[in-house]
Amino acid sequence: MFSQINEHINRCVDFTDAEIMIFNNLLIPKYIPKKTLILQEGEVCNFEMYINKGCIRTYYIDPKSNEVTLQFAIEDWWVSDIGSFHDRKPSKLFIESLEPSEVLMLNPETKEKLLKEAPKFERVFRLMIQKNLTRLQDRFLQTVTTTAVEKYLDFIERYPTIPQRVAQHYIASYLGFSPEFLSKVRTKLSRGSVIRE
Amino acid sequence: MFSQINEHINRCVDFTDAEIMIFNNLLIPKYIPKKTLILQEGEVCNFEMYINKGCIRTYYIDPKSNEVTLQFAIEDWWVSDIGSFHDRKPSKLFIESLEPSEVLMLNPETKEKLLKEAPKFERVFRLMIQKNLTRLQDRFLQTVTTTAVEKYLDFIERYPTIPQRVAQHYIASYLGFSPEFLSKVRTKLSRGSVIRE
DNA sequence: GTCATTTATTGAACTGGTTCAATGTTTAGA
DNA sequence: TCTAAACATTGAACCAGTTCAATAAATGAC
Repeated sequence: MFSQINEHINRCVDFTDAEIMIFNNLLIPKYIPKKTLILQEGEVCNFEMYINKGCIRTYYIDPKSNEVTLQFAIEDWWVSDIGSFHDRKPSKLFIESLEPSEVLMLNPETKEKLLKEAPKFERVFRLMIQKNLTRLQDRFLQTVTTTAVEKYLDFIERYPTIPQRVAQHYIASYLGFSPEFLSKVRTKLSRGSVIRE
Repeated sequence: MFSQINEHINRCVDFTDAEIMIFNNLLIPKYIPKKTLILQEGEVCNFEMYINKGCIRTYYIDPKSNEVTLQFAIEDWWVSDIGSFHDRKPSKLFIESLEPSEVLMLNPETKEKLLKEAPKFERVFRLMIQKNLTRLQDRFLQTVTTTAVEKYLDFIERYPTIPQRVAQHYIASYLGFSPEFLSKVRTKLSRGSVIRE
């Protein structure tokens, strides 16, 4: 149950067996059925969730009811609304499972305890957020500089397993355009790559 | 010279005088003239820069020569390419001063030394990046869900001093549309708010 | 296995923002 | 104080992506 996450955190910082033990004892395992709403807009997010198995989606709904997918999280990823979690303020985001999922959770109390008893974890979380930040930066720049075709091609290259696991309109909402247009992009691409004789 | 930055870091974590001393001794003050290129695409970023005075812009130029402004940093902000700085890999970004600026810098060595001698700073940097991440998240969501008018109005409300300090086309490149269109947005807004008689 | 629901495709009309080019305005420097 | 360069405005033609509506295909619940 903990082997995957232990390997995950050991990739960037070296921990002693004692530290790992403290960590594992604080993690709360949970099973989440398919299509379950885990966090609603307006609620304070009280978890950081590591995914052992499954697929979880974070999204935002704007005042005009446009839905934007912020993240697809699969095996070996973390999900949370880090801002809401840390500042104890209401989230703007929704989080839901797209597949039945097995997760390991920290809540504000256990995370604080962890950082107190094993301060080296401070570094793990900094590195994690740092990676998130640079990825989001790239995504932001891509969003304003590229076309729908380029975005879609980059997505399937970067996350080749996701299109097989989630409905297409979720991908459109991740890439920032309408499901109809994604469909058109896809037919255009497949037409273009057909070999004529 | 250090009063501003000391107050800045003390806002989120409590430090002893000894820790502050270590910190201040590691900071490298620097004066940067107006319109100076501080980092070029392809270079490894070797600084984290706190601005005591001035204005510095981070931007990206995509393969089609579109320029996107990622950040305007003014007094009491940090500038860096955190991904490049941390992983010692070439940056995709440019950083330049828009005004003559006075900054305090850390480089990879002094930052490492700081974290070793005063590990509580790990927390400061995590909080800083966390704040950055949530802000970028908001900005990303805004980018895909709002119109140019809404983006512009939000910008002048959020950063009321910036429009007085930087050229308008930089603001357009921050908001993700063309300078011509920003001009049209502005005239439309001013027309709309004129009181007729 | 069937029916209801969700998801994907396609087309036509439309719109927010771009591009290009021309003109006007501000700024800085000798 | 004059001039050159950078910046801002405006208009016309254009285009990438949206919206709406209709149809087709896939999925899942019983």
